[in-house]
Amino acid sequence: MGAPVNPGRVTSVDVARHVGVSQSTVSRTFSNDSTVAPETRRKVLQAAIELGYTPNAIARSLSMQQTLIVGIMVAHSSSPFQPYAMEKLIQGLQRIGRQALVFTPGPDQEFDDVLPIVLQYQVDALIVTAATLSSERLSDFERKGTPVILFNRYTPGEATSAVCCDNIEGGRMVANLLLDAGHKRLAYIAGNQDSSTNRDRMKGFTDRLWERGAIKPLVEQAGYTYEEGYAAARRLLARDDPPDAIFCAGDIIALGALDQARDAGVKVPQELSVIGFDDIPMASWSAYSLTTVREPIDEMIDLTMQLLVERLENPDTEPVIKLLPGTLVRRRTARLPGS
Amino acid sequence: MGAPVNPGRVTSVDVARHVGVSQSTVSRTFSNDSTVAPETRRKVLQAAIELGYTPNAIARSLSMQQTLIVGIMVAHSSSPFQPYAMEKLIQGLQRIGRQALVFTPGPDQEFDDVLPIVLQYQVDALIVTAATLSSERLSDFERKGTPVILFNRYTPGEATSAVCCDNIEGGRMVANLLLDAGHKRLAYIAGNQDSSTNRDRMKGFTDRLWERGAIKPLVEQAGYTYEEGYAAARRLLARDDPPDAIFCAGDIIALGALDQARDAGVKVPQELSVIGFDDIPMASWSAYSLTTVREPIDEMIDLTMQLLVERLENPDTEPVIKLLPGTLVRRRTARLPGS
DNA sequence: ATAGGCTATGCATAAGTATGCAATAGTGTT
DNA sequence: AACACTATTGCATACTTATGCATAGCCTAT
Repeated sequence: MGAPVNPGRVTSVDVARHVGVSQSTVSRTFSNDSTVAPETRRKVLQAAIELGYTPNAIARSLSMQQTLIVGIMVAHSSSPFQPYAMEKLIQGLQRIGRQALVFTPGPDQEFDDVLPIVLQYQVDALIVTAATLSSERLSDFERKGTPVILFNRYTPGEATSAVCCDNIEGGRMVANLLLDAGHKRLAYIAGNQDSSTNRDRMKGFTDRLWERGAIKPLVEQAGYTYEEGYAAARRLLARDDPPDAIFCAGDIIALGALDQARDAGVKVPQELSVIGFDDIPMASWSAYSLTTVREPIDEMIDLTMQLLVERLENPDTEPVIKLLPGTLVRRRTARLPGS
Repeated sequence: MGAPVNPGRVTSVDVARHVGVSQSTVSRTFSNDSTVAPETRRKVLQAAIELGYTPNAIARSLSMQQTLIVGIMVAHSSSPFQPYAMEKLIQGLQRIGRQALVFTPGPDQEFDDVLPIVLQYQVDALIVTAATLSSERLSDFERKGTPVILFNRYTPGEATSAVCCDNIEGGRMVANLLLDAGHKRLAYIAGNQDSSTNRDRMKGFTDRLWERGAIKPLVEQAGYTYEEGYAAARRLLARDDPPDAIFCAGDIIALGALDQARDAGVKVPQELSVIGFDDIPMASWSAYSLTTVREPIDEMIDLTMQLLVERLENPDTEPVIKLLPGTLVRRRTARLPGS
């Protein structure tokens, strides 16, 4: 190639020449697991420090046919849950010796537009936390043998693994709590309609209400933002028959609803119970003290890493969908049973 | 190499063979800017689709000596500002055709432990938003010709570029606002002590107070978390001579301070003004309506990308430190001048 | 008709590392 | 002393794409 050789670039060949061994030996020294004489290893490492040599992960990736890079697709989201989960995911990947190449479609970008680039970078696997995605594109990955894991969402019947909180059961828990506390006029503020998360929380909630003979809850549409929660709660509270309890599809919506209640002079929890879902850090702040369902985020991360490693080590592993139970966290925005 | 050839892997050679041209022609077709006959290009693209070919970015990186990957080091931080900035940075990178390899040191990990891995991946540049870092390690990057840009922090006198809000001027603006409103007993709640951000905000604040002849403010130490802000405000309000205005090193601290004031029955802004810094999304929520200094985040991102591109295109560009002015956002937690 | 010039393509090689196989040296056995 | 082994090391090549240089057409002008 005619490109000028970067004189500052130190390669394994330079180290080899400096020590008087072959490039193979340098490579084996840095691969650790090979058979290199202790004395040779010492000399190689010594020379590497002197020359300022660092192994080239790109070249290794090309040669080994694996990059140790995992792609993460995060949706744009105003909920703090996404970045929170992302940080944990990245740290989880580092723990299993992988790096995170992160993609977030911009406001004017489609999820599908970004996927080809992810493919080009030969990621060993892909973790998707984006709410909406057309699964057609994802089959490109499976065809290539690249495992895809959905995080905090799932699509039943697809050939992709998923790790998710048991949102249906979570919704049922909330229904039980509210009915036990004697609430009669219930409402649900929905998040993005096309997310499985929102669907399941609502389904568990309404199913359980039905089973226990309660009337159908009011439903208001929102998205996972504070502002939409605020606005949706306003619509609910302005009704002639306002609800006495609101279950929100996410904490961030619930915080908006709480502020709406406060601004409207509605006392929480005496006149209105508000329950969220996720248990984001803000939920525990004293200004809110939100009763909510906690997602078992650490367990979800650990399980995701486990599935990842399994599928990387044994590509024939079948995709699985794992649901982990959430925990009801009783704080001060919901009436207690018997009060 | 003895490793079994992955039969599912489609390379430019396969496409070339299928069309009956050379591998070079396929490469040139996907490089776009070269001279390939329209008819040939069409056939190549057609074959690529049929065979499911995607250019291999890893191989391209090796050959071209540039990866189009930019590393981002984010510190663990409980402030929502960090993930917010990170999302914008990633999108900014995508806009200029780069990918983001993100590193966040875990709780038990040092910043310096992660840097060698970043180096191995041959990132074209590195953006650092971590609060604390030993700049010795960063010289490895400069030696290798890899530009480093500090985001939202800077170290004067180092050979690294930086893009930062003008925190000193911001602190001065807050001092002026509080003095103009007639406040007498001022306090500052500090963030992490070793961050330039915290230092400068405090310096601007106290300098301006001094210039205008006000007495020295009380200073409480905290970190960039809600809980520490809450606790620090408690210590301040429990004094015999509690302050009538608190300037907090960051919004998240200010929100904690506000909740402390509310819990302690101190009326805001009648008895106490609270001012933050950053203008995170939560600052505008009706529960808080925090008066604060807005960081010009979009401009900061754009400028960062511009510096990046400049230094990548012309490696001899000198490192620069850019300070962008913040804007005072008056909401409802600070007394207005003349009231 | 032939030289000159332009376009489109192919050839050969470089980027840096990993690894199967062969080769070498050194140790112990009989 | 010859043979069998083991522990190290080197050689050669593969991974996939980019690109300088050479070449084959083909058109224009003289």
